[in-house]
Amino acid sequence: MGYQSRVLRPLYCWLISRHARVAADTMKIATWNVNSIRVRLPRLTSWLRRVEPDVVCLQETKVVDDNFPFAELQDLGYKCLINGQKTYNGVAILSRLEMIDPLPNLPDDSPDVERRLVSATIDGIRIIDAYAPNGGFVGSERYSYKLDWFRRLRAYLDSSFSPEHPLLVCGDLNVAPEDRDVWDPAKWRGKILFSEPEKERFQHLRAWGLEDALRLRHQESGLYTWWDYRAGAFRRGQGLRIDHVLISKPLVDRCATVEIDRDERKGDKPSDHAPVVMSLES
DNA sequence: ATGGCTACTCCTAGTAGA
Repeated sequence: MGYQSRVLRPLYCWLISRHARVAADTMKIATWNVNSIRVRLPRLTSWLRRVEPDVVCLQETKVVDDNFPFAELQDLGYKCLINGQKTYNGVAILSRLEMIDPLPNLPDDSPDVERRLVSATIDGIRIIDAYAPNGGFVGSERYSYKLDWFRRLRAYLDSSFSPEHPLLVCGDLNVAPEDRDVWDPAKWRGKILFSEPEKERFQHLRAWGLEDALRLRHQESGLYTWWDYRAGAFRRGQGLRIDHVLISKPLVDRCATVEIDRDERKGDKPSDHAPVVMSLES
């Protein structure tokens, strides 16, 4: 009874979290496009030590499974579920908790597909780690592939899950959904990452029954997750919000905080993407 | 100044990312 009190509950949870690998009170789930896990490993490990997330969905690991840095991540207490590929793409879920029913790819992907998806159930939540195609330029073959990839992801949700169950789709979705997610909407309008058909596909995915977690907590413009390496884009505040955490209805009330860790875009050898971290209450 | 970088590869030039 005392543990439910406004004062005692946080204290209790703080004490528990200091002595257990798994926080008793909240679960931290993060997504981060690391743009090569081999180059980013020193930053990733120090970030894991600092933030202590329970689950991390990584994109663009760019490494075959045999060369994945299992040992370093296991030393920090993470099990690794990977769907790797040489040079391009590659996704991984790191988790302190058990991962049930692991699955690579979309059900209608061919065996030699680009490795853009991996999913597992963690603590009763179906977690889908996704790296959407970039799309090249509007009208290109890669653009068509991107639009169709979104259609297939929505079809997968339709055929395999119910929005009444706890489900989360997160990752680099390579779409900035609204004007407030883009540093210069006029300049970006109609361009890749911000074209109307891409935004429609993103909204169609959400219409299955997913909330944009960051927008549950923050309404302002200027919240970006990616900045071009060129032109001092980060320094100039020229970014886009293209990395997302989308959650089904049962998770909405549990969503306590959602933050972009933009400090990770600073300093030596950053990824061009910043992590997004969500805290879920139990 | 309308482009500026980074990471990859059967690696020093070409491709892709976003």
